[in-house]
Amino acid sequence: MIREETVFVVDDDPGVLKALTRLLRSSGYAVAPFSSPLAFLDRHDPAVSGCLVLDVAMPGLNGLELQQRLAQKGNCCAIVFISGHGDVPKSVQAMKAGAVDFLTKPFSDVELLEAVDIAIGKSRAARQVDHERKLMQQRFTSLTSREREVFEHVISGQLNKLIATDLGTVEKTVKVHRARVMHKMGAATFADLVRMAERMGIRPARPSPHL
Amino acid sequence: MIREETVFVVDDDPGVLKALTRLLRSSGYAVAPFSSPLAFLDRHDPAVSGCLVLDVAMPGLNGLELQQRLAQKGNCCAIVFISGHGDVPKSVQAMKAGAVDFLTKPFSDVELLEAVDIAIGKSRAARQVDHERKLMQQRFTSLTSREREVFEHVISGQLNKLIATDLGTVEKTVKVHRARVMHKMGAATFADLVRMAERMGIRPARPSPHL
DNA sequence: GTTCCTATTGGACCAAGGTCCAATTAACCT
DNA sequence: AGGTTAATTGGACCTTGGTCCAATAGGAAC
Repeated sequence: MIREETVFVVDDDPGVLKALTRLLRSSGYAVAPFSSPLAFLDRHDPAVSGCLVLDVAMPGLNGLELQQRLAQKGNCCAIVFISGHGDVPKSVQAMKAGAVDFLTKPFSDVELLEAVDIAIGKSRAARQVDHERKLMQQRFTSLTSREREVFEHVISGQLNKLIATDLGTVEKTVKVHRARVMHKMGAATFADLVRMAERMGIRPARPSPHL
Repeated sequence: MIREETVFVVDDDPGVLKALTRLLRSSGYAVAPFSSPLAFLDRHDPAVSGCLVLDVAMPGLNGLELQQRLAQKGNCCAIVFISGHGDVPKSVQAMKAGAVDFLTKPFSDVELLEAVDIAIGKSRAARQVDHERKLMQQRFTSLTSREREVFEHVISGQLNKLIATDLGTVEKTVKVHRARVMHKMGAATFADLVRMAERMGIRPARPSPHL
């Protein structure tokens, strides 16, 4: 069975790193091993999709710190932690920060593979959502400020005439802007435009009372 | 400072239970103490909003099992776990199941209060969303099957004429159903209807290619 | 200065949505 | 059998949205 996503493995213990790499490769994953957190940070390409198997205790930068660094960089790579000495506060911190799992040695091959499988799935889903959101926001920034104003009024369901008075102009002008918004956003229908706004987190100019 | 939400505390150690109750009360929370998980399950009213402070190790039903029970009952009460002997697998399981925090003794008053504060916040937000979703779904069930069909086509942005041919009827009929859907759902505008569908997780009959 | 972009508006016109009144048919419950 | 609800359709009518063509005005860039 062949999969496309890459599993990044970071562990300072060469033996463990090798063993993990072999296990994951034999399960059909593409694996990129790193012997130190800094090496990973240096050479990691955020564009490549995948998940991260990460040792907690490492010299230099520990696993939790690396997790924070990645979060700051907006890299929402799903992480599976592995650790030698279980430490509850560390595990809780990791999970609160969004880790997929936190395994303590000794763990079975199956445990790791299941965790990696879930991580890959989450990573893929997150990447998909992220990609769509970025695409929409890119289109949104191509709107002029006036078009953005019209946009926010339009998705609140107001009639063109009302939008016009709100913006101090006439219905005809609103129609033109509205058409341009639809075109620039790539929305085939009004319903699509509303859904795009929802996913971008754009609030209607006049929120409805019941929502 | 007075707050409205109740903090449910479950701990089999009378001393700890008393101390926690006093601490939380002095911080302005209404507190409902329980000396056993079963007592909590018996007398807990899901309608009362609040969060749960829960000891992990207890006779009869342990904290994690209680968490599972509550999840099955759809009670999404936010949970803060406290435990004597840190156990990484347990803490990870608890966090994966949605716990807000997992504190190990000894913890400071501040730590607990901060965790409870976050839990209360999450509980309130979840309750709000839940309430709106239930209200909408209740309205949705009041629709006839035909109206539901029309609903799913309408929110995909299709023209009434196309919906009619899809459903094997005429435009006029669709208009009538459409108007009834708007009325029954309490949607003031079409945009509201689309947002309602999004939040209820109702997929359009014809998904748009870019969304 | 000329050009490009943005915002604005007018007019004409068609298609589509929404509403009011009215009516028929079938299924289901009492 | 009689009443209720759901589903269906017709017609008339008005409002709105969308589009095409055309034009003006201000600001920024070259």
